[in-house]
This record gives sequence, C-alpha cells and structure tokens, in this order.
Amino acid sequence: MTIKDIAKRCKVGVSTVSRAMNDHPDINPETKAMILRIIKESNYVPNNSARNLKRSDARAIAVLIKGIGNTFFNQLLSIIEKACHDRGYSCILQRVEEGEDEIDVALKVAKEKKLRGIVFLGGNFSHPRDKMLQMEIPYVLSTIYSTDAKADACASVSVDDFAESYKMTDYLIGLGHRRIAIITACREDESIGKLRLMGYCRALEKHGIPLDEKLVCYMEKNVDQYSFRSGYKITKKLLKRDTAFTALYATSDTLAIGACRALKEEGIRVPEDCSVAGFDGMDAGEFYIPSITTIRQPVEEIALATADLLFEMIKNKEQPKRLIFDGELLVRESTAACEKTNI
Amino acid sequence: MTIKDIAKRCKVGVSTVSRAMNDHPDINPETKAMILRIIKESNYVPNNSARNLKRSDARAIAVLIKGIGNTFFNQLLSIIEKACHDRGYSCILQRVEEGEDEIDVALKVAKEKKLRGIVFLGGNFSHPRDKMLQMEIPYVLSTIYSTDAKADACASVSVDDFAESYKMTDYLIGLGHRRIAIITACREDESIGKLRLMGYCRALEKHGIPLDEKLVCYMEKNVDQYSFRSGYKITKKLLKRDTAFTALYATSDTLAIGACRALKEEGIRVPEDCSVAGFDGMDAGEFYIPSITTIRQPVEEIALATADLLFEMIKNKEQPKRLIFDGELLVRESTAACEKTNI
DNA sequence: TTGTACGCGTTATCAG
DNA sequence: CTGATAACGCGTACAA
Repeated sequence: MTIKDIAKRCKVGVSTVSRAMNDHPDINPETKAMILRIIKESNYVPNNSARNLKRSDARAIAVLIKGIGNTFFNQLLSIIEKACHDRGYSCILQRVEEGEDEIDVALKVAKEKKLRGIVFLGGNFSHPRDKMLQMEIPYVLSTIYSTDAKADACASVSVDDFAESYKMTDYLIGLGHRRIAIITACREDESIGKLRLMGYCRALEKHGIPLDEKLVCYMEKNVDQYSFRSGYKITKKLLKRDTAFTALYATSDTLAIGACRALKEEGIRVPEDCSVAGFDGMDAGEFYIPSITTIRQPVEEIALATADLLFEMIKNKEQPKRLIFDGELLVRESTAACEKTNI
Repeated sequence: MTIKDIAKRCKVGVSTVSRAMNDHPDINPETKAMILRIIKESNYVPNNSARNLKRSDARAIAVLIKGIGNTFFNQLLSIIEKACHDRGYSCILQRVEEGEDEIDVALKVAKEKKLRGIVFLGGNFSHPRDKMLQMEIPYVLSTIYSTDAKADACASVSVDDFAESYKMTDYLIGLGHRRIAIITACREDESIGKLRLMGYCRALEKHGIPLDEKLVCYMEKNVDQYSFRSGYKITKKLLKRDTAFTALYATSDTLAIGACRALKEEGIRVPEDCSVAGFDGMDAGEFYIPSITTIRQPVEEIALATADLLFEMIKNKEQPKRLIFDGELLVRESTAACEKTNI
C-alpha cells in the first residue's frame, strides 16, 4: 500500500494525495476530504523513511539521556515529548552509556536521523570547543550546566545549582549544624555535581565554618550515580570513617533516602540524631518516612522552557541563551535543629 | 556527504562502498579497508532513511510502554535495549497514553517504521481477536498477560501473577491476619491487576475467609496508576471507610510506600498496628523505612527472555509461547504477625 | 486546481 | 571482485 495505490483508488494523481496529507493550501477541500477518507479506510500509513529521505530534515528532535535510571529525567522526558508531539515533531529517545561521549553520539544520530534539534539530559558537559562547534543544529542542556567557562555559548535551562545548594547548606547551618557531611558527584564531575558542591563550600565559608574533607563523600564513577543504593553505600562508608556530623546533605533525593536507610541501620535517628537533606523534589522523598527536606526543581516549567527554547532556536534561529529557574526549599521531616552543641 | 562522494574519493563505484559498509563477502579486503578508512576520515554517516527505504525492513523493534512513570519498566527497557543493540537492532521507545489503544499504536508504528517486532510493557491487554490478527509482525507481552481466554496465541514473559499474589496473601494469612485490605488496579483491568486480585481472593477462599468488598480498593482509571500518590490517596480513603483491617496488601511497591505514609499520618504503625506488603521488588521498597515485604520479579531474566523470545520469533518464525518465571517472596520489615485476635 | 516526472541516498541485481 | 543501474516511496517543480 503506497501513495500510488491511494492515488489510483481516489482516481487522482499522487501529488494531490500528497497535498492532502501534508495540509497544502493548493487543493480543493472536497477532494482533500475524499482522499483523507479513503486513506483512513484503507488504513494506509505513509512510509516514514521515504518522507524523511525527501525532506531535507526529519521534523524530529532527539533527547539524549545519560543515566537513564534517574527517575528525575522521566518527568522531564514526558513533558518534552508531549511538547514535540503538539508541534508535530517526533521525539527520539537516545540513551548515552556512562562511558560514552555525548557529543559523539549526538553528532552521529543528528546526521543519521537528520534531526532538527537535540536536548541533553544528565552527564558531565565539558567538551573541547571544536567539538561543540561541530554541532550544527540547535541544542539545549536541560537541568545541567557546564562549569566550563567556554560554555556560555550553550543554551541551557536549569535552576542555579550553585545558589540552590548554597540555600540548602545555609538552611542547615541556620538550624545550628556545624558538621555537615555532603554526598556529592564523582571527583571528575564538571557539571551540576560540582556546582552543588561549590554552593555547599561557599555557605560554610560564609559562616566561617572550615571545610572538612573527611565530610565530603564523592560518588564512584561509572556506577549508577544518583541511586538509592549509591547513597546507602556511601553513607555506610562515611560512618566507618568515624567522623562526627550532625547533618548529611545528599545532592539528590534518592541519595538521601539511601542515606537514611544506612543511618537507621546504625541506630542513628533522623532527624533527632542527624538531619538529612536531599535535592530535586521527587515524589519518593515526599512519601518517605521521614519525608525528605529538599530543594524542589520546577520540573514542568523547566521541561516546557527547554522545549520552547529549542523550538525557538529551530524556527527563528535565535541565539542560545541560559534560562534559570528558582528552586524551592521544602522543609520536611528529615531535618531539625542541632541539639549537640559541642562536637 | 553521500555514498557517491565517498565513492569518488575512493575512486570506486558506489556499490563497492556499500559492500564495504555492509560487510558483504564479495569484496577485496584491501579495498574494503581503504574505503572504511576514508569513510572514517570524512566522518560520513550513511543516511538511515535511505537505507530503510531500500531495505524491506528497518532492523528495528519498538517497545511500547503504557504508564511510563512506572520505574519498574525502566529496568526492563534498559536491558531490552541492550539486547537489541548487541544484535545490531535499533530499539525505538514508544509511549502509549493511558487512554490510547496500544494495538492501534503498534499497527501504526510498525508500518511507519517497518519494524520487525514489538514488545509491549504495561497496560490492559484484552483486544478483539481480529485486531490482534492484524499484527503481522512478532510481538511479546512482557510482565503483562491477558486474562482473556483467547490470549493463548500471544507470546508473553512474566511471573505467574495469580500464583505469586496467592503466595503473598497466603503468607499474610499465615501471620494470623484475617482482615486483609488490598489495593488493586481499576475495576476494568483485564491484565495483571485482575490476576493479582484473583490470587488474593483465592487465598482467602482456601482459608475460609469471606471476601469483604469493603476491603478491596480499586485504583482510579486514567490516573497515574501504580504511583506513590495513588497508594497514598487510596489508603486515606480506605481509612475513612472505618473498616478494620490488620494488613494491607498493595499490588505494587510504590503503592505500598504511599500506603505506609498514609497510615503513618493517621498514627497507625507499620508493622505493629498494620502489616503492609507490596509487589515487584523494586529498589525503593528495599530502602524504605520500614523496608517493604514484597514479591520480587526477576526483572533481568524476564527482560532477557523477552528479547530472546522476540528475536527467535523474528529469525526462526517460532511459534509464540508463554514463559513464566518464579517470583520470590521477600519478607522484610513491613509485615509482622497479627496481634489482634478479635476483630 | 491537478497531474507528470524527477530525484532524494541507499542497496540489490546484474553484467562485466 | 567491481561498476552501472534500477528500484524503494514520497514530495515538489513544472507544465497543463
């Protein structure tokens, strides 16, 4: 069943059928209606490959995700996909393995699939400039940001991870905590992980609290990074170090939940003996017992803005820009004032 | 940059280039090496659309997911995608909206994308026979199953939801519970939701416990079905009914977690005042406090078997078959012996 | 407003 | 072993 068969059945030329399908203006509305009806009856579906071959591009974008286990991305993806759908675009999901270079992957699929744009979710985003320049189609980093100075040219949508992380640390300090452990990304991180760590450091500094490296727990590289298990394991390790702390700031809600479990198993109560805070504002943290104090990222807004920005860049060739949304400190059950005055 | 350009650069015909790219036997190894080198140097990537247009099929399968929020599917997807990758197949992710008909979607994308096979995740799978017959390419239901009698013709890989649900209910009864509430799928469910409910009913029956409809909580349709929030809301409603129960069996771990939160807010302790059990064996349940007693589905095995079965059907045109894996009852902290003897 | 004919980039079938 | 050439299904100048 091809466009020719439909043309025959309708007793018209193929171009007329094509016009009917693609909402072209130059067509008699009646012929169009008739053709559309017959198409439906014959349940004919145009061959995508042939269309794309003809069209210079595929009317599609791709979302590249590094670290797909991360539930946080699912919500984003969901909304972005809908935004594409509404605009008549296809949305191709492409996962990037932990070790892979996202730009290489992007370059390849962009050519292969003739994409019009790309959204990057997750991963470290620091790449040599010449590589970035190879990217000829618009792209947006969503909920990530490169700490790289050269990165200003990148379009991105996110919260200000540095400021939000500062906010959380400041809040913990305000509760009287002085010895605050942090679970952060791997040492090599040049993205939000680093920014969140920097926010933490800055807050300590402002309050005249010296940074204790023994309280900084880096995630392992190439392991399921922001996962329950990761938070659990790291906290267990931290406890073995025998370094006192009255608060634990995990840089994601999943990590925080894993941490709570580890603390509980060692007989440490949250928040009575130790406060725990997360980041992201995921559902899981809301229903956890105790519910997790966190920074809520406005996921819907971020996702919508990501799509809007990308499509603006596609349509109007606008310059890339950096959009920043406010996070919200959600104080819940897992944090409390510091009782111990002399640690 | 097309195959022709490469041919020119290499001073050979296009067919030779094609042969080099596609590992055809009839080619001089040296020419091949040379061509491959030049391809790499020019960083040329063949146009997928053109390939697929020529090829009768796209060397791709699709995974159709209904209810993508469900974290459970992510693990499956991850493994299935890898299996595809290893076999040189593309894996296309296609989400199905809650109200959509998965077969319609499948039929459409199968044609559009010239797929070789389809995996279905989630959703109710009861469709009129003639519709099923329209599916000309192999397909496998993974972790779902149709309760429809006509469904025997479907290939499927899952646990025996009926038996596993029976197992869980039987375990709770063994702890001395008599009044066991259940959170189950929506009333219209004809898939695993119904099976799990049936397993529950059967277990009660075996032990001579009459079914109390007031203890059966159906999820709402068209709402994020197996979610934390859903479990939370339903449990709140259940508590308002003022019907006594000493155990609550939620048919997914996420539901169970939401339920625990609701119970806690009403001052009901888990497991002291009320036992809570889940289903699936997801990470979230393991790290929850209290950790959730559950039936673990062997996700990796199921995913692997799904891919194996599908590719067998694609390659050898094997008959569809039904594969069943054993679930595992994981007794954790959320369940305990029933203390109250006279309810 | 409609139809004809060409070409998009690739692979497969030939004939050399 | 290699090269020319005909499809694949569709969109679109261009002619009618």
